Amino acid sequence: MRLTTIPLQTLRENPADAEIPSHRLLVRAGYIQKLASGIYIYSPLMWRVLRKISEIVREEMDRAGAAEFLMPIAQPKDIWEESGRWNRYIADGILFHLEDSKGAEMCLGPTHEEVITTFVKRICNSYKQLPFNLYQIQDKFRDEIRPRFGLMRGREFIMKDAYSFDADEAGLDKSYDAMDQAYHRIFERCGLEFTGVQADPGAIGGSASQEFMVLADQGEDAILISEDGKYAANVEKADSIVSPSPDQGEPKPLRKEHTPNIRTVDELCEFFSMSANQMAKTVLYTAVLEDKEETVAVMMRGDLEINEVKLTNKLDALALNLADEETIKKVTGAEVGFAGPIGLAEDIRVFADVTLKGMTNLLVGCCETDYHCLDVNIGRDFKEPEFVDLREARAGDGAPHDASVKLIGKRGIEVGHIFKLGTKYSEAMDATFLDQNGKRQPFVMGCYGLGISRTAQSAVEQNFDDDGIIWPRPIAPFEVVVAILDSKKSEQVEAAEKIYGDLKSAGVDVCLDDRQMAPGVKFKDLDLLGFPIRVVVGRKVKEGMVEISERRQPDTKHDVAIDGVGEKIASL
RNA sequence: CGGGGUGUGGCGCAGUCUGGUAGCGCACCUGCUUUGGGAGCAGGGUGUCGGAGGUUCAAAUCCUCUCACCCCGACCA
Repeated sequence: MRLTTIPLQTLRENPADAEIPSHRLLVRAGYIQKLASGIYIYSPLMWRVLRKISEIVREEMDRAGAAEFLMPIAQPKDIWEESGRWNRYIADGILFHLEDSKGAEMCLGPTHEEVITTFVKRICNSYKQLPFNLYQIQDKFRDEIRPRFGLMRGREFIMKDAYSFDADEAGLDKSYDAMDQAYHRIFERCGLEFTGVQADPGAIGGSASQEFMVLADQGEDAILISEDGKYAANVEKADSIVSPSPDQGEPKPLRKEHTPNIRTVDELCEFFSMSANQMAKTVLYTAVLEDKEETVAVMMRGDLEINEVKLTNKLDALALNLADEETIKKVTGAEVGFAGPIGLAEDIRVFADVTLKGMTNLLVGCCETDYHCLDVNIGRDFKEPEFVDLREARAGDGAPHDASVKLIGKRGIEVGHIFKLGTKYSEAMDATFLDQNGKRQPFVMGCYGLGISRTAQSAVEQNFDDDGIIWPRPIAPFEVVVAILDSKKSEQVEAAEKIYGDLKSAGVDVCLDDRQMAPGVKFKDLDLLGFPIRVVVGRKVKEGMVEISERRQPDTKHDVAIDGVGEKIASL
């Protein structure tokens, strides 16, 4: 491709609305342009990047035995009611939905479990047809509550989604492992630094899931990795080992103390000269359930935090919010800051984190303004709550497999997520096959998502410098650019054309920068665009020489004879 | 949805408080010069000042409503 054949406009200044480097650079270099919040136009060069990533994905999916196909973007409401997800997606506010001219409700597909299950149940009736794995690469639509950072969190984005169908759990395990391996190969081939982490399945559902994270300081996800590398998990999902609180001995008699205007754990620590791990704070949440709203109380050791994802899962809630002031006053009969398990309204379910189990002589709130209770004992002073793991793991905690190994906090960008769905959708949608014994069985499903457009931007987030983008070679729009420095000099044009032609016929992924601009401008522009290898055809062409350099090492330049360009590039 | 902020040529911004000819830089077009790290000179085009209503002799500027976008939280590939 000749760069003069495409409209190309780079910006000298940073766009005002871009916060992170990858977003700024992609906009500045003209790769993407915003059409609406979270909705972007991909320029010809960007589309080449996306196609290259897609091609790597296709090769690895095909290698893993999956088959490509295509499902519709527009989906009818009824299949979403069958799976039971319409209400949840509406409640989460992420579904783009619309009515057709007859008043029938539809949505733009945020994901395709419903469609694939519908497809498969009509055409697959026998175990003999199993297993298989189908995938597509297509635009997805999610009306994100807050689109952000360019392609990182778009409302329309390109995704590869795959769905495996097996006869049993053992088959699913195999399908899942194959995808796990394929994903590792894909991100390796894209030239990304990434890690697989345990994850919470969230709204998609299912038993197990793993996320693939591109490590980046600006990543939206917090992840925890053990020092020995044996454990890695999203904070939402992570388990850890924390040191137990000091033993407070045999239960002592309950005391109530006046604590005027002392509300927070920190204030209580100071007031009583106690450490936070001898207290239990009580936090009230309002959960939106399928059929109602419910206020629940959660007790957590004072020095630890509640993991709201774990709580949401425990309650099977559609949404979860901290209770508002009015609700708190109603169920505790006290001002905010004095909630506790004692004196709480009868109908409130109380959950306690497992770290509280067996602790004695606790400090808790007692639902009375300006008072707290000491030497409180679970089961004696209030009804034994349900013990659940609701704690958020932190950097510095012990790893689940070995308390002496610490967890380290990092940030990442979720570029892939694979799930063991099991029979959640096949049962809900009555998708079954006949097994060897002629018995109906629900399909055992897996689903495997990979953000193509997000992966592209993640690559930039990991590969840039002060001058611009440094594309990893496998996904660069072109691996090599041949730049004519002064397009008015015929000897430069002729030499560049020859080199370009030769490289192209040798199968090199090359473009010709035949744009007419001052040399300094051209250098800056090419740095910004980020082609991995640059061949400059300049004044040395009179001696039969051109200059080759790698974008990653701007100071290392090689003078090469015109005939030796192909060879030199192959050696880089 | 809650909190904070911004809308003025393609991009980045000033002007708004205190109403009175719509400006600057970059980009773009023409010509000449220049040509190895964001060139120089000369000339040129570009705006319903986000939208609607109102106040006023007069509105980018004041008032009301509205829309869009960005940032902080819940959501996700």
